[in-house]
Amino acid sequence: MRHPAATATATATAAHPARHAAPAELYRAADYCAEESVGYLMKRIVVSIVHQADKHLDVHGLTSAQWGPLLKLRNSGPSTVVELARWCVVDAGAMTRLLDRLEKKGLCKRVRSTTDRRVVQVELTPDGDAAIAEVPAVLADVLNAHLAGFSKTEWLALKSYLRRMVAAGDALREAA
Amino acid sequence: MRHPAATATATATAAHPARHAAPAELYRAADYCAEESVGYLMKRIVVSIVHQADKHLDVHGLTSAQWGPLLKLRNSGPSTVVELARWCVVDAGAMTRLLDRLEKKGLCKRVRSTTDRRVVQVELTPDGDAAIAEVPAVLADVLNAHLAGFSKTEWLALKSYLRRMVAAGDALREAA
DNA sequence: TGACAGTATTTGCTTAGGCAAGTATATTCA
DNA sequence: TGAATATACTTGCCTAAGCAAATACTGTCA
Repeated sequence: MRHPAATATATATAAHPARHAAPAELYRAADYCAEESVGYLMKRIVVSIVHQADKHLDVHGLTSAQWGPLLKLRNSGPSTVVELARWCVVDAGAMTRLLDRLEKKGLCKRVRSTTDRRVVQVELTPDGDAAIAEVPAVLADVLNAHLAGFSKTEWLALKSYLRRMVAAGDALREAA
Repeated sequence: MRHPAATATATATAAHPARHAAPAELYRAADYCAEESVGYLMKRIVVSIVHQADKHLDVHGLTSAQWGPLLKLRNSGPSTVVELARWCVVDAGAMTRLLDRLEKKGLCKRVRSTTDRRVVQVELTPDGDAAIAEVPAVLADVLNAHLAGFSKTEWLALKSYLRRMVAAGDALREAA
């Protein structure tokens, strides 16, 4: 992992021509300072967004972890456990237990697939649909509040940077 | 929380003239889509960074949560529990238990302050100092990998956007 | 068919986080 | 002084995440 520029570049030109760019050389161990780290800054922002969203949603009895899968179910229809886990960026085991809690609350239900008896289709109940209804509005407001002063151009630039970083992260995982 | 632009602007000009900008109007409830959310994108990136860093650090027996306070102690010297908690963006109770685990491993130690007997100064042990030594290099490499293809200008622009969002989040908490 | 590899889900064990209540100490101010 | 208030830290109770092992089922291929 130390100074992998040369090997990464070699790998890029050989195996995956256009997919992998060489790592940047923007951070160095010697003068590393967390406050300059984009990771540290993003963590602060994510925590702040989640905290604000939670504050406005706990009246509905939903925790920050719980509106994730419900939102996915609302937007994309029934999903499997693995799909939900991947989308929420959590472990499948964690998703199983999260769904246990949601099911106990009556917000979703599991239906064993008949075509492939390994998979479980998770779907929203009417109560779940009601619980998730307010969430997009709250999330939009919280995001807008965190983007106070951003022009549309700046917002688009930011999203483009973030998407490049997501892609770089995915590439790292695939390479492993 | 819905459409607070008018009140926020009024507050800004009255109480805190330059501190608070009006919320942006970039997201709307009706067409809300998580994949377009800067929060969702950032969460993916943070998870990816932490996951990669963990992978390279578990040989030292450190978990993602544990190198946070150690890094702070290394860079800024002895801190109190509250300072560490704030810096790591976690609850003080969580930090207490995290320090329990680190102390049990012999990586840090607590010293009751003599001038104010409520506070505990946490300091790094020699073992803790050794354990944290490799971390900045790993973090620098992981960040650089996620910023593959970024120019220095783009990196500076990204950091500037992120700092504005951190400030907006702080302003929200203060306003409450 | 029948062994075998692959996938979906669950469960056990551990670390970890939030919130609220509790304890000890410090500060303020009547 | 001494009561009220504030602060630092800890603890209890719950939700939650990661990892590895176990279970159940599917598809492949000899």
